[in-house]
Amino acid sequence: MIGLETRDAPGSISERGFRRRCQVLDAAETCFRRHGFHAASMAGVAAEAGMSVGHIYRYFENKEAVIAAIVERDLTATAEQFERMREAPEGVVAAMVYGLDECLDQAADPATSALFLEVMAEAARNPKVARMAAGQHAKIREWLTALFASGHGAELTQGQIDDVVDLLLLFMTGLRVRAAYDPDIDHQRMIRLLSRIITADPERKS
Amino acid sequence: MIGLETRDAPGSISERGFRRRCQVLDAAETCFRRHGFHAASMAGVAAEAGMSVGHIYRYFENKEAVIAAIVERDLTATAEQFERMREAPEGVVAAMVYGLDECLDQAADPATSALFLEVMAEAARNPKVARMAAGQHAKIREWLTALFASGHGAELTQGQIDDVVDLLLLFMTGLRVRAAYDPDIDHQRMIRLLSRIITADPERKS
DNA sequence: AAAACAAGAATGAACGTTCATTCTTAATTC
DNA sequence: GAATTAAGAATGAACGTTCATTCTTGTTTT
Repeated sequence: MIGLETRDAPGSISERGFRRRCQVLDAAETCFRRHGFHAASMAGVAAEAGMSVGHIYRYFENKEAVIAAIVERDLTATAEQFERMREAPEGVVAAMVYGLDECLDQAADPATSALFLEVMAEAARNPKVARMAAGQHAKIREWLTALFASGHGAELTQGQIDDVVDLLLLFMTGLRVRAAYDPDIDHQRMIRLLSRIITADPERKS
Repeated sequence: MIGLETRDAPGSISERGFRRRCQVLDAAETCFRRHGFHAASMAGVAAEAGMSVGHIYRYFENKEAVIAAIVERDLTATAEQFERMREAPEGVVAAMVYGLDECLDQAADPATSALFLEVMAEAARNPKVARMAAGQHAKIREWLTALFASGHGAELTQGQIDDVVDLLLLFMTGLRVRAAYDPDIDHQRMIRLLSRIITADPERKS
């Protein structure tokens, strides 16, 4: 067998170490999704990662550190998912629906949902995780607000924008929870509800 | 994973035994909220219940049975919470807001939220729990639909009613998740968003 | 006295974590 | 270029702890 791995120069940031770390995290994510943070065992994670138990401790101080890394990865991934709406086509409603369509795919995915719920359950009892979740929430909210403000211009008051953004966030979150027990969410229907939230203006004069 | 078979205690159903059972469940609920289903220990539950470890096994076959009982209790409690809207005052919107105001109190409560998320996380990986959650969901949805149909009469099509009900359910669920990391939810604001969902009719002719 | 109830020590399995050891491979020596 | 050295990568058995569960013993009730 030819060794494809190249040794790292001493002192440099280890490329191999980084990949090994990811390997552990990917395995942990799978195990955590399957059994939850606390029912999953380090032995199981090691088996999934295809390495020995003890070797995990070369890259993570303990199990809690692995969980923390997974939480961070999941939360930042969700925030980035929302920010990808930047590359949306013209028109606010279209942009929203287009971008949120992607988010919907992710939100309605049972596997994604399982990890999300695990993270939120952890947030409910771990103040540090709660603070991270709140940070992610604020980030997404800020970005959505800016998108709406730039799109609708002066048509909507700040209060109205805040309302729509809040409704959107609650909608997406609710969807993630529903995916946990209902894998057959009607995608087209959700898009319709989504656009309804965005377009419905309770104070318009028609 | 949790076995949901309900096992009746052998012999007669004693009043004292029933109270003891509740005592265990109340203690378990507290512990599960604090640590989650799998990180909570039977010793901790026993201490919280003010009884010995081994004695719990007189009323529950094992830890799984305790979890199953808590899951069932939580899910049915939520469904009953919604059904309490039956005693709402006249007028659909008022009835909705009035009834949902109560639900909101519950949904925005961090303690309630913690257990809810635990149950949902379990549903994401345990088909039996998922089926129970889906059943609760269907029950609430059915009831909300009937309430809307009787209130709005022929003003709304069935499709429009379905949309509003779905939005409502997703809203309430999203709120429960948010309570996990944000204990200071603006109640009045949520009421406003709620009534906006209910009243906004995208196809009305005014 | 019998039966049900209660408590907590005992038990074995499983867990997270550590560590002495072996592999692997780049670098060095001859 | 073969042999040797050096060092990090990787292993998995072993450790102490904690867990769910059972067993033994004592107490209360009928």
